[in-house]
Amino acid sequence: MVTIKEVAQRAGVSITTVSRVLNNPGYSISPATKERVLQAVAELDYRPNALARGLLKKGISAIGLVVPDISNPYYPEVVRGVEDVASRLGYTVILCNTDRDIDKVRRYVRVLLEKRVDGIIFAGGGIEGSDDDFLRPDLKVVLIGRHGLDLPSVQVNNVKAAFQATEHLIELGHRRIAAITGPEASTTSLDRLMGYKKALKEYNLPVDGSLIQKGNFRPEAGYQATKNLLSIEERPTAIVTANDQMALGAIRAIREAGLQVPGDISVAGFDDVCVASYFDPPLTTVSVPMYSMGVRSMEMLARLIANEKEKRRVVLETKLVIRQSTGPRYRREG
Amino acid sequence: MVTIKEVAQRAGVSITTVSRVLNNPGYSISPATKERVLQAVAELDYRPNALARGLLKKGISAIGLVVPDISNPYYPEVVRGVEDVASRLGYTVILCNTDRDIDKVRRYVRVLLEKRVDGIIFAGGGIEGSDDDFLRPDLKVVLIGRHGLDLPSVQVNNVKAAFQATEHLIELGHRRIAAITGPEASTTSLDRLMGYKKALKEYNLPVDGSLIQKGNFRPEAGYQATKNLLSIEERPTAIVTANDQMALGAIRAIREAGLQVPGDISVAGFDDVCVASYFDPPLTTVSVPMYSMGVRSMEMLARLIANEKEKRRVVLETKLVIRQSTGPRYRREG
DNA sequence: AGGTTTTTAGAAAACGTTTTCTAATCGGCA
DNA sequence: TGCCGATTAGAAAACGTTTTCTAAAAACCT
Repeated sequence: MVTIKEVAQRAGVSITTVSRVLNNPGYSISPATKERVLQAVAELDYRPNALARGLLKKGISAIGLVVPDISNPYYPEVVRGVEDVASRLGYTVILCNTDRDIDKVRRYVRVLLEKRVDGIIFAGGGIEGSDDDFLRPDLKVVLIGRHGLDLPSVQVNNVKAAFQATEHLIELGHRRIAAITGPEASTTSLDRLMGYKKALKEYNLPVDGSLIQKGNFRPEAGYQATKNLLSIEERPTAIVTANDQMALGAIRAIREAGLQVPGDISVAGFDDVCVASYFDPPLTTVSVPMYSMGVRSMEMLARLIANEKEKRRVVLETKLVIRQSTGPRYRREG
Repeated sequence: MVTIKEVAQRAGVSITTVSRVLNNPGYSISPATKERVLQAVAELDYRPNALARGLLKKGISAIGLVVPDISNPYYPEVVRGVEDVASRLGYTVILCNTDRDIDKVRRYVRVLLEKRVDGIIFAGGGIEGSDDDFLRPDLKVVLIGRHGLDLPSVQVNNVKAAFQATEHLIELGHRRIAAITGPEASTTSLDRLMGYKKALKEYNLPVDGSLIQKGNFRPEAGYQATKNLLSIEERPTAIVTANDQMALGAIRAIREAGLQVPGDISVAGFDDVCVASYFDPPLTTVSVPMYSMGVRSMEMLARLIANEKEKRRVVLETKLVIRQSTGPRYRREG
């Protein structure tokens, strides 16, 4: 790789001058030398070494983006939002998948810190236990979603959202409404479960433990959980799942049992992934602004890095999208 | 941030010694000083500056991963494969979304080069026009998919795969088989189209331009393209789409027209995204080993970086997965 | 006891920039 | 002509490491 020294030599100037031509628009340079330098830069195809610059300036204009698993359809949208803004602002995004494994989190944080990223965005929980690495004041952090820590964050009111989804089902006349959750470590899933319970209580419906099935955000889990639900004596007439993938699995299980959606059982999902409206039937779900969450979190982080004052928390709106996977109880008779 | 100098001071040794304790397991150090150094490191929570090290060693153990769009469901799996291997090998992954925009590609390559990544993995085309940045011998590059350039690559035989999918439909008795393509810039889509045509020719069926609809990998495109197809005089009895999302859209359009899948029209997808088997009907599609492609490409890149000799090209196997979205022509009568 | 090797430690150079400080040149003005 | 401020350019320090080279101390041998 060609260095600034070689450029200087070729142009017959000092490295100082080269540096100034390249990134000190304020400094006055004679047109002649400027021209010579630019020519040398072009001829040698010189690429300034960002490491050297970063060493001096502290920070290399990079941020870390930590997610549980990029192949979970929830995250790509978020990541894209972050990356779009980062790129626009001149930052580079280092992607890390943790699988919610605390050791992986620790390892990644260590690496990111060593690489002197300017900040870190954590999406999708699992960082509570990882020491106080996040509390060091020199490290800029933004959280996506709710975590145990008091740090700037971009959230969605999952409790309220799940409340609305459940309420929607109650208003359709359903009384036995089941829930299929995500992994226990997911605060998102926890909040959604809480909203579900809250709605039941609000409407004086019993919270029946056997109607709450543990899942893991994958379609298979929705499928299996629903099979369990169908086998209990008085089966539910509606199911809320903690994400859209599991809703798909649920629908599959219901149909395999010879029942219809929403005729026999209504199913509501969560997230509104891009194909949700193309499912059959089109999925009633809660739309979560994933892309915007990415965008906002990166914007916050940038302000944090610039030491501008920044509000601690942003809560974005969700929206219940009623499609055709939910319908009135006993629609067939109706 | 605390530096090695401060650690040395606190431990009462030279920085050389600190450096050696930390990363020169071969060098012999007296247990006493070693202990003192380690203690100082722990007390000060010292994090070596990877930029400084990278400046010296050239390269910061990072690679660039360039994809068209992470929110296209094809890529998260690939990215995950790359990241898993990268992480295991001590590399960090910088993610870039180009939207197949040549200017963005150029900008990203420039940034990656300046940041002195050890190598770059390009997924999903669109780099043909971007000068000869990829040909500089000091830059290690691995391509995922077919590109115009002769560089090490991980591929899948899309021509053959599409041939098989089309052949499958032909064997089911279909004669008017439509194709819905991806964006024109996608060589993947181009190859799939070629395989489709090849199969038709092989079986002496005419290649009818009106049966080839242009799409863009999104469900809406599949939907719209299929509406077009349904409106032509002698409509097709089967459709191959360039990816699974568009197949979903196609199925939607078919049903809206009051027709059945596969009863009236068979639909075959491409990729086998994780929810494909949960669609209704479960989607016949060509399974593409996306995760493995990520894994293999990163493994290749690592060997390239280590200057080990490496074969220029790896072709992974696809597999036609026959589910229930395809069936014999005129099954209803059959 | 004296020389030789081995062990342990430090000084200083190097990596490629940016930036501060200093210096030379030039133009303008009295 | 001589002086002053403005313009233009360079030398050198700094960023935080790793590594080479050198040297002191310790251990080993005869």
